[in-house]
Amino acid sequence: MSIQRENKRDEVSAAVVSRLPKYYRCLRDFLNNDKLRVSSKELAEAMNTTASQIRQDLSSFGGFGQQGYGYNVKTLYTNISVILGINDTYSAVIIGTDRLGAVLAKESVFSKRGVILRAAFDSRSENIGKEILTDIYVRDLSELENFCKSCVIDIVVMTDYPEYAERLNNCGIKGIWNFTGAQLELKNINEDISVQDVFLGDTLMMLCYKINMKQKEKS
Amino acid sequence: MSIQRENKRDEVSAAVVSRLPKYYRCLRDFLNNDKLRVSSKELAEAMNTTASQIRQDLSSFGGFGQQGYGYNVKTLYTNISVILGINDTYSAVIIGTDRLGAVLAKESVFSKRGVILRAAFDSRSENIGKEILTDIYVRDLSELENFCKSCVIDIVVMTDYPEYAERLNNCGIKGIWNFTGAQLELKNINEDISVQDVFLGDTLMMLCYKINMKQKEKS
DNA sequence: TAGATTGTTAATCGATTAACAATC
DNA sequence: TAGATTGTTAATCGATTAACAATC
Repeated sequence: MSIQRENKRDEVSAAVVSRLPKYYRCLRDFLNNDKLRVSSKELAEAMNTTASQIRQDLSSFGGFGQQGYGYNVKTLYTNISVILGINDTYSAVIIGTDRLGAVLAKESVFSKRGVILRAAFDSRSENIGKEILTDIYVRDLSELENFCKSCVIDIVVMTDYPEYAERLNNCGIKGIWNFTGAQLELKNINEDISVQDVFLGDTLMMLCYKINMKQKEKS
Repeated sequence: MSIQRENKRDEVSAAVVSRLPKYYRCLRDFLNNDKLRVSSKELAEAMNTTASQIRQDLSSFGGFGQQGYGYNVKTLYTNISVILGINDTYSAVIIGTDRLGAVLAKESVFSKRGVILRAAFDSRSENIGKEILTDIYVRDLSELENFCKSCVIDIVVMTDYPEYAERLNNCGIKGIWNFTGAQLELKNINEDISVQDVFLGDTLMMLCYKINMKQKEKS
Protein backbone atom coordinates (compact mmCIF):
# COMPACT_ATOMS: atom_id res chain seq x y z
CA MET A 1 0.00 0.00 0.00
CA SER A 2 2.83 2.36 0.78
CA ILE A 3 4.43 1.40 -2.52
CA GLN A 4 1.13 1.98 -4.30
CA ARG A 5 0.94 5.43 -2.84
CA GLU A 6 4.55 6.11 -3.77
CA ASN A 7 3.81 5.23 -7.39
CA LYS A 8 0.73 7.40 -7.37
CA ARG A 9 2.70 10.35 -6.15
CA ASP A 10 5.43 9.87 -8.72
CA GLU A 11 3.01 9.40 -11.56
CA VAL A 12 3.37 11.94 -14.31
CA SER A 13 0.13 13.17 -15.86
CA ALA A 14 -0.84 12.11 -19.37
CA ALA A 15 -0.74 15.75 -20.43
CA VAL A 16 2.95 15.98 -19.57
CA VAL A 17 3.80 12.62 -21.16
CA SER A 18 2.14 13.66 -24.41
CA ARG A 19 4.47 16.64 -24.57
CA LEU A 20 7.69 14.69 -24.01
CA PRO A 21 8.24 13.70 -27.66
CA LYS A 22 7.87 17.34 -28.61
CA TYR A 23 10.53 18.33 -26.09
CA TYR A 24 12.73 15.63 -27.54
CA ARG A 25 12.31 16.83 -31.13
CA CYS A 26 12.82 20.43 -30.16
CA LEU A 27 16.00 19.74 -28.20
CA ARG A 28 17.33 17.56 -31.00
CA ASP A 29 16.93 20.52 -33.36
CA PHE A 30 18.72 22.82 -30.93
CA LEU A 31 21.48 20.27 -30.57
CA ASN A 32 21.83 19.98 -34.33
CA ASN A 33 22.20 23.75 -34.44
CA ASP A 34 25.02 23.55 -31.88
CA LYS A 35 23.04 25.41 -29.26
CA LEU A 36 24.65 24.82 -25.85
CA ARG A 37 22.17 26.29 -23.37
CA VAL A 38 18.51 27.17 -23.42
CA SER A 39 16.19 28.96 -21.01
CA SER A 40 12.61 27.96 -20.29
CA LYS A 41 11.63 31.17 -22.07
CA GLU A 42 13.44 30.20 -25.28
CA LEU A 43 12.13 26.64 -25.17
CA ALA A 44 8.63 27.99 -24.64
CA GLU A 45 8.90 30.14 -27.74
CA ALA A 46 10.15 27.25 -29.83
CA MET A 47 7.40 24.98 -28.56
CA ASN A 48 4.63 27.55 -28.68
CA THR A 49 3.82 27.36 -24.99
CA THR A 50 4.71 29.20 -21.75
CA ALA A 51 7.94 29.22 -19.76
CA SER A 52 5.89 28.26 -16.72
CA GLN A 53 4.71 25.08 -18.36
CA ILE A 54 8.21 24.13 -19.43
CA ARG A 55 9.55 24.50 -15.90
CA GLN A 56 6.55 22.77 -14.38
CA ASP A 57 6.84 19.84 -16.80
CA LEU A 58 10.57 19.38 -16.41
CA SER A 59 10.49 19.66 -12.63
CA SER A 60 8.11 16.71 -12.51
CA PHE A 61 11.06 14.54 -13.56
CA GLY A 62 13.49 16.30 -11.25
CA GLY A 63 15.42 19.49 -11.80
CA PHE A 64 17.54 19.48 -14.92
CA GLY A 65 18.26 23.21 -14.90
CA GLN A 66 20.36 25.63 -13.01
CA GLN A 67 19.22 28.96 -11.59
CA GLY A 68 20.55 31.93 -13.48
CA TYR A 69 21.79 29.73 -16.33
CA GLY A 70 18.91 27.73 -17.75
CA TYR A 71 19.27 24.23 -19.14
CA ASN A 72 22.23 22.61 -20.81
CA VAL A 73 20.82 21.44 -24.14
CA LYS A 74 22.85 18.25 -24.33
CA THR A 75 22.10 17.24 -20.73
CA LEU A 76 18.39 17.93 -21.05
CA TYR A 77 18.23 16.05 -24.36
CA THR A 78 19.97 13.05 -22.83
CA ASN A 79 17.70 13.07 -19.80
CA ILE A 80 14.55 13.21 -21.90
CA SER A 81 15.87 10.42 -24.11
CA VAL A 82 16.37 8.28 -21.02
CA ILE A 83 12.91 9.12 -19.68
CA LEU A 84 11.39 8.14 -23.01
CA GLY A 85 13.49 4.99 -23.15
CA ILE A 86 14.66 5.96 -26.58
CA ASN A 87 18.18 4.66 -26.37
CA ASP A 88 17.02 1.17 -25.52
CA THR A 89 16.62 -1.49 -28.17
CA TYR A 90 13.29 -3.18 -28.84
CA SER A 91 12.42 -6.11 -31.02
CA ALA A 92 9.14 -6.06 -32.86
CA VAL A 93 6.83 -8.01 -35.14
CA ILE A 94 4.16 -6.73 -37.48
CA ILE A 95 0.69 -8.19 -37.84
CA GLY A 96 -0.93 -7.53 -41.20
CA THR A 97 1.25 -7.02 -44.25
CA ASP A 98 -1.11 -5.32 -46.66
CA ARG A 99 -0.45 -1.71 -47.44
CA LEU A 100 0.16 0.00 -44.12
CA GLY A 101 1.89 -3.01 -42.63
CA ALA A 102 4.22 -3.39 -45.56
CA VAL A 103 5.17 0.24 -45.43
CA LEU A 104 5.68 0.48 -41.70
CA ALA A 105 8.06 -2.43 -42.02
CA LYS A 106 10.27 -0.34 -44.26
CA GLU A 107 9.82 2.89 -42.38
CA SER A 108 12.80 4.58 -40.84
CA VAL A 109 10.65 5.38 -37.82
CA PHE A 110 11.61 1.95 -36.52
CA SER A 111 15.36 2.11 -36.86
CA LYS A 112 15.38 5.70 -35.60
CA ARG A 113 13.93 4.50 -32.30
CA GLY A 114 16.02 1.37 -31.95
CA VAL A 115 13.18 -0.92 -32.94
CA ILE A 116 14.27 -4.00 -34.86
CA LEU A 117 11.71 -5.86 -36.92
CA ARG A 118 11.97 -9.62 -36.37
CA ALA A 119 9.02 -10.98 -38.31
CA ALA A 120 5.76 -10.21 -40.06
CA PHE A 121 2.51 -12.15 -39.94
CA ASP A 122 -0.57 -12.46 -42.09
CA SER A 123 -3.31 -14.99 -42.60
CA ARG A 124 -3.96 -14.40 -46.30
CA SER A 125 -2.25 -17.14 -48.22
CA GLU A 126 -1.30 -14.82 -51.06
CA ASN A 127 0.80 -12.74 -48.66
CA ILE A 128 2.52 -15.57 -46.82
CA GLY A 129 6.09 -16.18 -47.89
CA LYS A 130 6.58 -12.74 -49.40
CA GLU A 131 9.83 -11.00 -48.54
CA ILE A 132 8.66 -7.63 -47.25
CA LEU A 133 12.08 -6.60 -46.01
CA THR A 134 15.53 -8.06 -46.43
CA ASP A 135 15.37 -11.51 -44.85
CA ILE A 136 11.91 -10.89 -43.40
CA TYR A 137 9.42 -13.28 -44.98
CA VAL A 138 5.74 -13.13 -44.12
CA ARG A 139 4.72 -15.96 -41.81
CA ASP A 140 1.35 -17.49 -41.16
CA LEU A 141 -0.56 -15.73 -38.40
CA SER A 142 -1.08 -19.04 -36.63
CA GLU A 143 2.65 -19.13 -35.83
CA LEU A 144 2.48 -15.79 -34.04
CA GLU A 145 2.13 -16.96 -30.45
CA ASN A 146 4.89 -19.53 -30.67
CA PHE A 147 7.19 -17.07 -32.38
CA CYS A 148 6.70 -14.39 -29.74
CA LYS A 149 7.24 -16.90 -26.98
CA SER A 150 10.43 -18.38 -28.41
CA CYS A 151 12.03 -15.17 -29.58
CA VAL A 152 11.86 -12.29 -27.11
CA ILE A 153 9.51 -9.78 -28.67
CA ASP A 154 8.84 -6.43 -27.02
CA ILE A 155 6.48 -4.68 -29.39
CA VAL A 156 3.70 -5.93 -31.65
CA VAL A 157 2.69 -3.55 -34.41
CA MET A 158 -0.89 -4.36 -35.33
CA THR A 159 -2.15 -3.13 -38.67
CA ASP A 160 -4.91 -5.72 -38.94
CA TYR A 161 -6.67 -8.56 -37.11
CA PRO A 162 -7.54 -6.56 -33.95
CA GLU A 163 -9.24 -9.64 -32.52
CA TYR A 164 -5.81 -11.25 -32.25
CA ALA A 165 -4.67 -8.85 -29.53
CA GLU A 166 -5.80 -10.99 -26.62
CA ARG A 167 -3.82 -13.94 -27.92
CA LEU A 168 -0.70 -11.99 -27.06
CA ASN A 169 -1.40 -12.05 -23.33
CA ASN A 170 1.02 -14.79 -22.44
CA CYS A 171 3.72 -14.23 -25.01
CA GLY A 172 5.83 -11.90 -22.89
CA ILE A 173 5.32 -8.87 -25.10
CA LYS A 174 5.41 -5.42 -23.53
CA GLY A 175 3.53 -3.18 -25.89
CA ILE A 176 1.08 -2.98 -28.77
CA TRP A 177 1.19 -0.21 -31.36
CA ASN A 178 -2.36 -0.31 -32.66
CA PHE A 179 -3.04 0.85 -36.23
CA THR A 180 -6.04 -1.40 -36.82
CA GLY A 181 -8.58 1.40 -36.55
CA ALA A 182 -10.45 -0.66 -34.00
CA GLN A 183 -10.51 -0.12 -30.25
CA LEU A 184 -8.80 -3.14 -28.72
CA GLU A 185 -10.74 -4.86 -25.96
CA LEU A 186 -8.57 -3.66 -23.10
CA LYS A 187 -10.45 -5.70 -20.54
CA ASN A 188 -9.17 -8.82 -22.30
CA ILE A 189 -5.60 -7.63 -22.54
CA ASN A 190 -3.04 -8.29 -19.84
CA GLU A 191 -2.33 -5.22 -17.69
CA ASP A 192 1.42 -5.63 -18.20
CA ILE A 193 0.96 -4.79 -21.86
CA SER A 194 0.98 -1.12 -22.82
CA VAL A 195 -1.25 -0.13 -25.71
CA GLN A 196 -0.67 2.87 -27.92
CA ASP A 197 -3.44 3.61 -30.40
CA VAL A 198 -3.01 5.41 -33.70
CA PHE A 199 -6.38 6.17 -35.24
CA LEU A 200 -5.47 7.62 -38.61
CA GLY A 201 -9.11 7.84 -39.64
CA ASP A 202 -9.85 9.92 -36.56
CA THR A 203 -7.25 12.49 -37.49
CA LEU A 204 -8.71 12.77 -40.99
CA MET A 205 -12.17 13.27 -39.48
CA MET A 206 -10.82 16.00 -37.23
CA LEU A 207 -9.27 17.71 -40.23
CA CYS A 208 -12.63 17.58 -42.01
CA TYR A 209 -14.27 19.03 -38.90
CA LYS A 210 -11.81 21.93 -38.77
CA ILE A 211 -12.27 22.64 -42.49
CA ASN A 212 -16.02 22.70 -42.06
CA MET A 213 -15.88 24.98 -39.04
CA LYS A 214 -13.79 27.52 -40.93
CA GLN A 215 -16.29 27.50 -43.78
CA LYS A 216 -19.16 28.12 -41.38
CA GLU A 217 -17.35 30.92 -39.58
CA LYS A 218 -17.05 32.78 -42.83
CA SER A 219 -20.73 32.65 -43.71
CA MET B 1 -17.15 42.43 -33.01
CA SER B 2 -20.55 41.05 -32.15
CA ILE B 3 -19.99 38.28 -34.69
CA GLN B 4 -16.56 37.60 -33.22
CA ARG B 5 -18.11 37.18 -29.80
CA GLU B 6 -20.83 34.95 -31.21
CA ASN B 7 -18.19 32.64 -32.67
CA LYS B 8 -16.28 32.60 -29.42
CA ARG B 9 -19.35 31.58 -27.50
CA ASP B 10 -20.24 28.85 -29.95
CA GLU B 11 -16.73 27.46 -30.06
CA VAL B 12 -16.46 23.85 -29.01
CA SER B 13 -13.42 22.96 -26.93
CA ALA B 14 -10.60 20.90 -28.43
CA ALA B 15 -11.27 18.21 -25.84
CA VAL B 16 -14.79 17.69 -27.16
CA VAL B 17 -13.72 17.77 -30.81
CA SER B 18 -11.08 15.12 -30.18
CA ARG B 19 -13.83 12.81 -28.93
CA LEU B 20 -16.16 13.26 -31.89
CA PRO B 21 -14.56 10.59 -34.10
CA LYS B 22 -14.90 8.13 -31.24
CA TYR B 23 -18.60 8.92 -30.94
CA TYR B 24 -18.89 8.40 -34.65
CA ARG B 25 -17.18 4.99 -34.58
CA CYS B 26 -19.15 3.87 -31.59
CA LEU B 27 -22.50 4.86 -33.08
CA ARG B 28 -21.58 3.24 -36.39
CA ASP B 29 -21.02 -0.03 -34.51
CA PHE B 30 -24.36 0.31 -32.73
CA LEU B 31 -26.03 1.02 -36.04
CA ASN B 32 -24.41 -2.03 -37.63
CA ASN B 33 -25.82 -4.08 -34.77
CA ASP B 34 -29.30 -2.71 -35.49
CA LYS B 35 -29.51 -0.88 -32.20
CA LEU B 36 -32.28 1.72 -32.38
CA ARG B 37 -31.89 3.77 -29.21
CA VAL B 38 -29.12 4.38 -26.74
CA SER B 39 -28.92 6.17 -23.40
CA SER B 40 -26.01 8.31 -22.26
CA LYS B 41 -25.31 5.58 -19.71
CA GLU B 42 -24.96 2.90 -22.39
CA LEU B 43 -22.87 5.11 -24.62
CA ALA B 44 -20.64 5.92 -21.66
CA GLU B 45 -20.02 2.26 -21.00
CA ALA B 46 -19.17 1.59 -24.63
CA MET B 47 -16.83 4.56 -24.75
CA ASN B 48 -15.28 4.04 -21.36
CA THR B 49 -16.32 7.40 -19.97
CA THR B 50 -19.18 8.89 -17.87
CA ALA B 51 -22.80 9.53 -18.81
CA SER B 52 -22.30 13.09 -17.63
CA GLN B 53 -19.57 13.67 -20.19
CA ILE B 54 -21.65 12.22 -23.00
CA ARG B 55 -24.57 14.53 -22.22
CA GLN B 56 -22.31 17.51 -21.70
CA ASP B 57 -20.49 16.89 -25.00
CA LEU B 58 -23.62 16.31 -27.06
CA SER B 59 -25.46 19.27 -25.61
CA SER B 60 -22.68 21.56 -26.83
CA PHE B 61 -23.94 20.88 -30.36
CA GLY B 62 -27.59 21.18 -29.37
CA GLY B 63 -29.87 18.58 -27.86
CA PHE B 64 -30.10 15.39 -29.88
CA GLY B 65 -31.84 13.37 -27.19
CA GLN B 66 -35.21 13.09 -25.61
CA GLN B 67 -35.94 12.96 -21.87
CA GLY B 68 -37.03 9.57 -20.70
CA TYR B 69 -36.02 7.95 -23.98
CA GLY B 70 -32.37 8.63 -24.69
CA TYR B 71 -30.92 9.10 -28.15
CA ASN B 72 -32.05 7.64 -31.44
CA VAL B 73 -28.94 5.92 -32.77
CA LYS B 74 -29.57 6.72 -36.40
CA THR B 75 -30.37 10.38 -35.73
CA LEU B 76 -27.37 10.88 -33.48
CA TYR B 77 -25.08 9.14 -35.97
CA THR B 78 -26.34 11.35 -38.79
CA ASN B 79 -25.95 14.50 -36.72
CA ILE B 80 -22.38 13.64 -35.75
CA SER B 81 -21.56 12.81 -39.35
CA VAL B 82 -22.81 16.22 -40.40
CA ILE B 83 -20.87 17.96 -37.61
CA LEU B 84 -17.70 16.17 -38.72
CA GLY B 85 -18.42 16.98 -42.36
CA ILE B 86 -18.01 13.32 -43.19
CA ASN B 87 -20.61 13.07 -45.91
CA ASP B 88 -18.99 15.82 -47.93
CA THR B 89 -16.58 15.07 -50.74
CA TYR B 90 -13.02 16.35 -50.72
CA SER B 91 -10.36 16.26 -53.37
CA ALA B 92 -6.79 15.72 -52.32
CA VAL B 93 -3.21 15.50 -53.50
CA ILE B 94 -0.27 13.76 -51.90
CA ILE B 95 3.19 15.22 -51.53
CA GLY B 96 5.94 12.63 -51.25
CA THR B 97 5.48 9.22 -52.83
CA ASP B 98 8.07 7.13 -51.04
CA ARG B 99 6.78 4.50 -48.68
CA LEU B 100 4.18 6.23 -46.53
CA GLY B 101 2.94 8.41 -49.37
CA ALA B 102 2.57 5.47 -51.71
CA VAL B 103 0.62 3.53 -49.13
CA LEU B 104 -1.68 6.30 -48.03
CA ALA B 105 -2.60 6.75 -51.67
CA LYS B 106 -3.95 3.23 -51.72
CA GLU B 107 -5.48 3.33 -48.26
CA SER B 108 -9.19 2.89 -47.86
CA VAL B 109 -9.12 5.61 -45.23
CA PHE B 110 -9.51 8.06 -48.11
CA SER B 111 -12.46 6.58 -49.87
CA LYS B 112 -14.18 5.86 -46.58
CA ARG B 113 -14.21 9.56 -45.82
CA GLY B 114 -15.15 10.76 -49.29
CA VAL B 115 -11.63 11.92 -50.10
CA ILE B 116 -10.68 11.53 -53.73
CA LEU B 117 -7.00 11.53 -54.66
CA ARG B 118 -6.35 13.73 -57.68
CA ALA B 119 -2.58 13.69 -57.97
CA ALA B 120 0.72 12.85 -56.32
CA PHE B 121 3.91 14.88 -56.30
CA ASP B 122 7.56 14.20 -55.73
CA SER B 123 10.84 15.83 -56.66
CA ARG B 124 13.00 12.70 -57.00
CA SER B 125 13.37 11.96 -60.66
CA GLU B 126 13.24 8.21 -60.09
CA ASN B 127 9.73 8.54 -58.68
CA ILE B 128 8.27 10.91 -61.25
CA GLY B 129 6.05 9.25 -63.81
CA LYS B 130 5.33 6.18 -61.70
CA GLU B 131 1.71 5.06 -61.58
CA ILE B 132 1.03 4.83 -57.85
CA LEU B 133 -2.70 4.30 -58.28
CA THR B 134 -4.88 3.64 -61.30
CA ASP B 135 -4.46 6.66 -63.55
CA ILE B 136 -2.51 8.59 -60.91
CA TYR B 137 1.01 9.21 -62.12
CA VAL B 138 3.58 10.97 -59.96
CA ARG B 139 4.16 14.55 -61.08
CA ASP B 140 7.07 16.85 -60.52
CA LEU B 141 6.77 18.81 -57.29
CA SER B 142 7.35 22.04 -59.19
CA GLU B 143 3.93 21.61 -60.82
CA LEU B 144 2.19 21.50 -57.45
CA GLU B 145 1.09 25.12 -57.12
CA ASN B 146 -0.30 25.37 -60.63
CA PHE B 147 -2.10 22.07 -60.25
CA CYS B 148 -3.80 23.08 -57.00
CA LYS B 149 -4.82 26.40 -58.47
CA SER B 150 -6.29 24.99 -61.66
CA CYS B 151 -8.01 21.97 -60.14
CA VAL B 152 -9.93 22.64 -56.93
CA ILE B 153 -8.00 20.84 -54.24
CA ASP B 154 -9.26 20.75 -50.66
CA ILE B 155 -6.69 18.67 -48.82
CA VAL B 156 -2.94 18.28 -49.20
CA VAL B 157 -1.50 15.15 -47.63
CA MET B 158 2.12 15.88 -46.83
CA THR B 159 4.42 12.94 -46.27
CA ASP B 160 7.58 14.80 -47.15
CA TYR B 161 9.02 18.22 -48.06
CA PRO B 162 7.59 20.08 -45.02
CA GLU B 163 9.24 23.27 -46.26
CA TYR B 164 6.78 23.25 -49.17
CA ALA B 165 3.79 23.95 -46.91
CA GLU B 166 3.95 27.72 -47.22
CA ARG B 167 3.86 27.50 -50.98
CA LEU B 168 0.27 26.33 -50.63
CA ASN B 169 -0.93 29.63 -49.19
CA ASN B 170 -2.52 30.97 -52.32
CA CYS B 171 -3.68 27.77 -53.96
CA GLY B 172 -7.12 27.73 -52.39
CA ILE B 173 -6.56 24.59 -50.37
CA LYS B 174 -8.43 24.16 -47.10
CA GLY B 175 -6.42 21.68 -45.08
CA ILE B 176 -3.08 19.98 -44.64
CA TRP B 177 -2.74 16.47 -43.21
CA ASN B 178 0.83 16.52 -41.99
CA PHE B 179 2.77 13.24 -41.83
CA THR B 180 6.19 14.77 -42.41
CA GLY B 181 7.30 14.38 -38.81
CA ALA B 182 8.21 18.06 -38.78
CA GLN B 183 6.30 20.87 -37.17
CA LEU B 184 5.06 23.08 -40.00
CA GLU B 185 5.85 26.77 -39.62
CA LEU B 186 2.31 27.88 -38.78
CA LYS B 187 3.25 31.54 -38.76
CA ASN B 188 4.00 31.24 -42.48
CA ILE B 189 0.81 29.37 -43.30
CA ASN B 190 -2.41 31.13 -44.24
CA GLU B 191 -4.95 31.18 -41.40
CA ASP B 192 -7.64 29.83 -43.70
CA ILE B 193 -5.76 26.55 -43.92
CA SER B 194 -6.43 23.97 -41.21
CA VAL B 195 -3.50 21.80 -40.21
CA GLN B 196 -3.82 18.33 -38.74
CA ASP B 197 -0.58 16.78 -37.55
CA VAL B 198 0.12 13.07 -37.33
CA PHE B 199 3.41 12.45 -35.56
CA LEU B 200 3.85 8.71 -35.85
CA GLY B 201 7.28 8.86 -34.24
CA ASP B 202 5.77 10.59 -31.22
CA THR B 203 3.31 7.78 -30.66
CA LEU B 204 6.11 5.22 -30.82
CA MET B 205 8.09 7.26 -28.27
CA MET B 206 5.06 7.35 -25.99
CA LEU B 207 4.73 3.59 -26.27
CA CYS B 208 8.39 3.21 -25.31
CA TYR B 209 7.80 5.54 -22.36
CA LYS B 210 4.84 3.50 -21.13
CA ILE B 211 6.80 0.25 -21.49
CA ASN B 212 9.65 1.71 -19.49
CA MET B 213 7.38 3.01 -16.75
CA LYS B 214 5.82 -0.40 -16.27
CA GLN B 215 9.26 -1.96 -15.97
CA LYS B 216 10.27 0.57 -13.33
CA GLU B 217 7.05 0.13 -11.35
CA LYS B 218 7.84 -3.55 -10.99
CA SER B 219 11.33 -3.06 -9.62
C1' DT C 1 27.83 41.66 -5.98
C1' DA C 2 24.00 42.12 -9.52
C1' DG C 3 21.38 39.84 -13.01
C1' DA C 4 19.29 35.93 -14.64
C1' DT C 5 16.63 32.11 -14.28
C1' DT C 6 15.33 28.12 -11.93
C1' DG C 7 12.03 25.12 -8.96
C1' DT C 8 8.03 25.53 -6.35
C1' DT C 9 4.03 27.42 -4.22
C1' DA C 10 -0.26 29.90 -4.97
C1' DA C 11 -3.93 31.63 -8.15
C1' DT C 12 -6.55 30.98 -12.12
C1' DC C 13 -8.70 28.75 -15.54
C1' DG C 14 -11.00 25.02 -17.89
C1' DA C 15 -12.69 20.41 -18.08
C1' DT C 16 -14.96 16.67 -15.86
C1' DT C 17 -18.31 14.91 -12.73
C1' DA C 18 -22.42 15.20 -9.84
C1' DA C 19 -26.98 16.70 -8.98
C1' DC C 20 -31.51 17.75 -10.24
C1' DA C 21 -35.45 20.08 -12.26
C1' DA C 22 -37.73 19.54 -16.68
C1' DT C 23 -40.24 16.52 -19.49
C1' DC C 24 -40.98 12.71 -22.62
C1' DT D 1 -49.56 8.74 -13.92
C1' DA D 2 -44.84 6.74 -12.83
C1' DG D 3 -40.31 5.80 -14.52
C1' DA D 4 -36.64 7.03 -17.22
C1' DT D 5 -33.44 9.97 -18.92
C1' DT D 6 -32.34 14.26 -20.82
C1' DG D 7 -30.15 19.15 -20.74
C1' DT D 8 -28.21 22.27 -17.65
C1' DT D 9 -26.53 24.26 -13.49
C1' DA D 10 -23.41 23.71 -9.63
C1' DA D 11 -19.37 21.33 -7.46
C1' DT D 12 -15.08 19.20 -7.96
C1' DC D 13 -11.00 18.16 -9.84
C1' DG D 14 -6.86 18.80 -12.49
C1' DA D 15 -3.98 21.41 -15.49
C1' DT D 16 -2.09 25.77 -16.77
C1' DT D 17 -0.34 30.19 -15.61
C1' DA D 18 1.57 33.64 -12.47
C1' DA D 19 4.46 34.97 -8.77
C1' DC D 20 8.47 34.79 -6.13
C1' DA D 21 12.00 33.15 -2.99
C1' DA D 22 16.20 30.53 -3.72
C1' DT D 23 20.50 30.49 -5.85
C1' DC D 24 23.76 30.01 -9.61
